[in-house]
Amino acid sequence: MELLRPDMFHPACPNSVMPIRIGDKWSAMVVVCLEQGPRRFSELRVPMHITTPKVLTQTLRALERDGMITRTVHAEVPPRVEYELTSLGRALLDLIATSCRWADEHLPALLAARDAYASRTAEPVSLAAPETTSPRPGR
Amino acid sequence: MELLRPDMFHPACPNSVMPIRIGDKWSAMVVVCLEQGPRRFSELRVPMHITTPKVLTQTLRALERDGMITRTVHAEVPPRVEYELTSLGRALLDLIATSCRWADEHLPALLAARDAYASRTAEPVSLAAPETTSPRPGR
DNA sequence: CTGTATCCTTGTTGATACTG
DNA sequence: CAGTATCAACAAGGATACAG
Repeated sequence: MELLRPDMFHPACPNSVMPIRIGDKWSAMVVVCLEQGPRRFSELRVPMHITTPKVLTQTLRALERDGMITRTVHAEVPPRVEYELTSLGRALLDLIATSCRWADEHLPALLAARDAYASRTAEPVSLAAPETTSPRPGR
Repeated sequence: MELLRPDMFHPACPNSVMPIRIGDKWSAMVVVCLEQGPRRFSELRVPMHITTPKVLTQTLRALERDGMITRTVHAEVPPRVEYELTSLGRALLDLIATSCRWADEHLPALLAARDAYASRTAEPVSLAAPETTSPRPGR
């Protein structure tokens, strides 16, 4: 989760711009996988198809640093480490759910737009009227 | 906006995971800057502190491809190109606003967690009890 | 004014191997 | 089991120069 610097915003722009970004590949999915309760390292790595432990470690460390999860080491052999959502992590869960609902609702339109765009850029149509949308020189 | 592949999700994991990601640095800000109406290329580049036109072009092309904005070329000299939100782009505006509200509410807690984490990892405290959170070997 | 074309630096992700 | 260390591949972001 990366913080965007306020100095990137000009006074002319609305200043209530999303100041953070869940910028990495796995964070949101890890949070969702912790929804039902604490999970061990392997219980996250294997089912999520994360091939290497390094990537999962990075993700978990970042989430722990930002107060989204706790990391608990149990003094046993073999070692057992459990990760669990904090209240802040559960709050993030709400935001993720909202994003999911948005995607459920609007993803079809987005995909349709991509198809249309691909069709438009594939063939350089010659009968476009001026003052209209996007007839650019083809690549 | 990057699509996450469904095959990354295991049946054991909840399947309603956020399938898209506003993964780039400028998209959300461009969308917000278009909230009040159409804007020209320079009206976006200059106030947003985007140093190079290439980056803005990439961002605008991606948003156009995904159906979030339209690009209109006016047949004038000097050339005038205006970008405007579509209904889908306005829908995204709602999601961004929700994310902003989340950040307003929870960013202090996140920053506090970062401070606490930095303090924890800076000094290798020696009086930690077992079965507790995160005493790792320091780096 | 509105871009495009290269080049370069950096950050992110992943592969492989090894450790307490 | 739960990681760490190192290296390699790739993509994103930006600097600079140039064009329609």
